[in-house]
Amino acid sequence: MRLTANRIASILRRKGYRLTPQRYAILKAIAASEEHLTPDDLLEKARVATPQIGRITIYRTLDILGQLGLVCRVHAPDGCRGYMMTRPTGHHHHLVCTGCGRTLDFSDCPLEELEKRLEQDTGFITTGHLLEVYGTCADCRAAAGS
Amino acid sequence: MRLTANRIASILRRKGYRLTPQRYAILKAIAASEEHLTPDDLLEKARVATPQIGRITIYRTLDILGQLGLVCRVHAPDGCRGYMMTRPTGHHHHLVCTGCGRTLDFSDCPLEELEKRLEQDTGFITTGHLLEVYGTCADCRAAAGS
DNA sequence: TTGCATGCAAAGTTTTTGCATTAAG
DNA sequence: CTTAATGCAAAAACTTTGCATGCAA
Repeated sequence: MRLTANRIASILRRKGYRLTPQRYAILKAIAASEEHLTPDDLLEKARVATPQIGRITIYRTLDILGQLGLVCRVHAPDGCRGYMMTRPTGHHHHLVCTGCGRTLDFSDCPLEELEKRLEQDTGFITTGHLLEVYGTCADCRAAAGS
Repeated sequence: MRLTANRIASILRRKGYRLTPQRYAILKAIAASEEHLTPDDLLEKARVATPQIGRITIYRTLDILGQLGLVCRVHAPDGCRGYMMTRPTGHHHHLVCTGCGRTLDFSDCPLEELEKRLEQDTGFITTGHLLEVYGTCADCRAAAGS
């Protein structure tokens, strides 16, 4: 399960951040979405609940949430501007539908061996990785194959 | 081995593109670099050989090279604007030094099992993936651990 | 000679900065 | 009350478009 808006709200307060209506609107928008959202998408969605919210607040809030590890960027083939709520577990990767942007996440990945081999071959010390798997979700296939 | 500037030049001609001094300067800059380069980095480097080159030419050339699969974008933790020459083999991934940006590539990755499992679990049909491994190269470690 | 490629300038996007005002706690 | 957070406006950063000129083939 991904984090809920309320759960994140309490995390923010615990960290000393204020819970403004703007922030809450952003949290709800990103928590409710199955698709990764750009700052612009978020602005539009957050404005439904809080019409006067400014674009800058979106950026500032994403920045805070990103630093706390509560949201993360989705790297899709058509751009890297989307954000999703993360899972509480930390390490995870995305499965992104290239049709609709729906994004699922998963945490198991078989890359330890590979990283070890790369270290031996290159003299690098590996510190992490980014893995995004692309595909088409069942809904998009149904819509396309009509 | 990555592609050389001359090798790419002949590919371009074969495809019907003209080999202008500007394009050649860009090819040489990107082929000579161990690090991934942003359009701005490329502009600066290409201008050494061809001072009057315009920023737009960088974008247009990267676009062509990208469509032909000759360069590709590097997704680093601090941004996704860098480009590297690709290998002739096609499918590949990057090992990126987070210190200096040096980028190596490799083509083996053990993700078939994972993709199969994801398909079963989610109803997606997977079509590809992005994998970037991050780490620190020996030079950067030596410089930092002084 | 032909028409693809370039470069300028200008516009379109996306993101950041400065600062006075507002409101959460 | 305090001071973090907001929003406007303006700037900065990044990318694309339109068009006349230039040059590779």
